[in-house]
Amino acid sequence: MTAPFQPIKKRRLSDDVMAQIRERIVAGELKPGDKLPPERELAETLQVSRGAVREAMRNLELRGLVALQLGVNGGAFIGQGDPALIGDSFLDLFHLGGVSLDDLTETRLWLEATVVRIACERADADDLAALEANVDEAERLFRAGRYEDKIDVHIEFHNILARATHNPVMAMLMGALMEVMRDFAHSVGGERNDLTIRARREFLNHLRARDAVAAEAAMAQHVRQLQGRYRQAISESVDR
Amino acid sequence: MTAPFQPIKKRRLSDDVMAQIRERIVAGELKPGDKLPPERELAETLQVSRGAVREAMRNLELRGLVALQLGVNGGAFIGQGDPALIGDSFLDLFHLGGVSLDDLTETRLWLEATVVRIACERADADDLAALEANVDEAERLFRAGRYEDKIDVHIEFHNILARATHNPVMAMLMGALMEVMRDFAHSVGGERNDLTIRARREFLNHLRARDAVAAEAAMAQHVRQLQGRYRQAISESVDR
DNA sequence: GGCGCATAATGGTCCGACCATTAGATATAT
DNA sequence: ATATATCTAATGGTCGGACCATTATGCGCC
Repeated sequence: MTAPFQPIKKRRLSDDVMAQIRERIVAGELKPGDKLPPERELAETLQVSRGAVREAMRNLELRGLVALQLGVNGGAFIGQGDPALIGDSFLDLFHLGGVSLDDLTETRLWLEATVVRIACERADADDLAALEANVDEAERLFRAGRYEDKIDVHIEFHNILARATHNPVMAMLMGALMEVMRDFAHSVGGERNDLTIRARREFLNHLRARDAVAAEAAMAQHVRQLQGRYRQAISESVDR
Repeated sequence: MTAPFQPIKKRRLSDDVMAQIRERIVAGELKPGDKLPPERELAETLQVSRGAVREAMRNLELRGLVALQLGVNGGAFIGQGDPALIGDSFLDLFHLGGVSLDDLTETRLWLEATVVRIACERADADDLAALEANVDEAERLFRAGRYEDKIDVHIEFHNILARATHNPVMAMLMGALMEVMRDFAHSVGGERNDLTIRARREFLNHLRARDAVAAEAAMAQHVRQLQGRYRQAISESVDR
């Protein structure tokens, strides 16, 4: 029940400073846009060196909690957070071998099914227009032979679709997964055909008709097809 | 087509150092467990001050890419990444007001539906045993009046269930969302009843019967019930 | 052999100085 | 009077060197 001997915690000073500022934010004392005292002043207040304060600031900046600005009237301002960090974390895990592409793709398919279903209910005219514009852009890049750029546009399609759920959290999750897919797709190279574009046109027809079942099936089939291509690329790179 | 005037990029040295090490990791030159040169040596090699190298190391450590160890034979070792960072990012966004509890709960319900469906297919005896043990533990804490500790056990139930999909990525996503729920639940305070426990017993019956539809419905109903309680807590805290 | 101490390598912290950037004040020119 | 250029000061960014804290290893003594 009791934990008799707690291992002595030897926090680093900078972690301590970071925690203090974090507490202020959580407690609501500091709100986005507020300005923190200058490093030199904070160092004196907290009785630590400026280096320790600076280290804390940089760490907070990395997490998107504060934004550091240079020059007079510069300083550390409470930020808005950065949704992209979630994708970065996944990318790191992927690169370090912590997650496999198969697991990633499976989860993505599950999420995508939900996204398609909800988007069928909630997508408005703006969403549909954005999706069509995206496919048009992809076709333009395809005709121009810019296959690498086409990848990013295709990735963005999924993000637009996720935003069509009008739920920012779902959009973030999908965005995070797609960051890994983007990285991988670029490492494999852009497809030199218009299969995706044709699949997208068909998918959009189903979406416009609010036919969730058909849209979901079309999307799943195409993603699985791509996965096959990726698996092949992986096995080839292993052979090397 | 062309971008005539690129805004001059003024990277910080530490960011540059961090990027270099990151590249090595992505390129596969550095693998988990490898040891990086000491700070002093790296500083000389890269022709920057030790402070800059240190800053980069701390940032990499924060992202779970390296682990810093003290003492002789210590140093910076390539790490495994840290799945908990995803949850931290969400928590930060939540605290900064970037995401609302409603959006979070909605996405969680969507994910949970998928999790339940897949868990019904894939959960093995170990998973079921872990889930039952979790509910037993919750009941024990409830009888002991330890309502705050009960929260964490209830949260863990969802994580165990997500792991029963046997897809680590889905488990990470659910874990990230549940971190925010945990934080919020603690700020509201532990429920002083056994509604959740009874709902869990019923849910487990459906799960054991592999009845995805019934299990999903039971889970959704209970989560929605909790959401009502949370909404009430929010409005009360606004009144204050 | 076993215990304890010294040693050295490494990250962690501190200090003080200076550089780079920037908004605003001031001076100068038109 | 307006516009332009310059100076000034505040702030983050970098540096070098010193010292502290931690820890595996080896050495010496028992």
